[in-house]
Amino acid sequence: MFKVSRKSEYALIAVQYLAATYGGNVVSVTDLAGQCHVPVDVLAKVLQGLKRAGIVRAVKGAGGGYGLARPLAEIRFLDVVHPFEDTLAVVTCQMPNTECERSDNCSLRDPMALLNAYIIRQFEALTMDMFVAPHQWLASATRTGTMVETMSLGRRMRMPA
Amino acid sequence: MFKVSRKSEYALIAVQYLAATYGGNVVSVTDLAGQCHVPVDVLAKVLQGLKRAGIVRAVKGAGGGYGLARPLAEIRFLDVVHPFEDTLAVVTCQMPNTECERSDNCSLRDPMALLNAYIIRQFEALTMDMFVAPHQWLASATRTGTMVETMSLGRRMRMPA
DNA sequence: GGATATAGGACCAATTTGGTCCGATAAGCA
DNA sequence: TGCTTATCGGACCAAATTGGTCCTATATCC
Ligand code: SF4
Ligand code: SF4
Repeated sequence: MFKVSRKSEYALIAVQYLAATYGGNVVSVTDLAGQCHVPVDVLAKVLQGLKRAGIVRAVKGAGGGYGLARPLAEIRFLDVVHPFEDTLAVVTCQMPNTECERSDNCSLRDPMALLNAYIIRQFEALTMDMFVAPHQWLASATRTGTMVETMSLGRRMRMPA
Repeated sequence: MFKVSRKSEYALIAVQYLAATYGGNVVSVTDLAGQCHVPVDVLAKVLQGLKRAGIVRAVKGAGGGYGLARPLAEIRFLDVVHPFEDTLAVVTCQMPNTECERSDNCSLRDPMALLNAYIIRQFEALTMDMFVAPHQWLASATRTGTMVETMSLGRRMRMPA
């Protein structure tokens, strides 16, 4: 497949729609599901995942709901996707607690590890503000013709513990 | 999942083991399967796929088998994996003939396209010689500490039509 | 003509995924 | 206190995908 799971997509969408709620009021799952056309029950699970990952905060009880826990620029693409991907390993031997019987005599393995690290690095460099409000940097990226390279820059940022 | 399919892994392994056979004699599926510990029937299918992609050549009849169609340096990582991945799109809207009902009003979409192109670009830049005989460049990559960046360089090469 | 080996489709079993449901907990409010 | 709202989190089910098997052509060599 080499595609991110559907829950991950929903998570990205959720963050997009929650963009306005940082520091402000929270929005209930039912409302959010209505806005972004995602099945409520699934979105509920997704938001629970994001909550556990510390990306959104949850307020229980009447008038409660979910809101972003920190500004978009401090939420990495990787963080949003990670809770819903059991593995981000390109090949099996890169998965935790997994050995393939060829591991000893396999020249592919080390380069694979690099490639894997590379993709993860990329996912870390991208922050959600690039996805939610991409218009500024996207324009310049397209203009230069080196769209891809520009994307890879992913400006440095500090992450909370 | 965000992992390459098992058939793709087998394809990579097959290329690794066929590395010696460019221009030389071919090897039968049964023999190859014995060497690299892959179920014969599956490997057969995988090699058929690689054949169709023009990566290996096939010789039918007695004494026949498979061999590489061109040198390792002219086989891109993408080419090996492509026949077995129905999609290399990170999100659904990047798949061919697929529209998501949010496409019109989705700020994620364009950045996603960039990310997607970026990964594919990467898969194109990597050639199989980097995986089969990685010792030279891997050493220097590790030494500099910027393993990832080095990986991304992926030297330029000319591809047959 | 017989042996060998690829070509390719049909088919099945196991896993993974996407999605549903229901009870428990916690907070607000009258 | 009791009612309502809304998150929490597990159990569960159905569909899709994947990994793997098998069986019948077809081509080539001896
Ligand atoms: S060790 Fe080699 S054959 Fe085994 S999973 Fe890793 S890359 Fe593939
Ligand atoms: S259009 Fe937006 S919501 Fe739809 S698949 Fe693409 S990125 Fe996801």
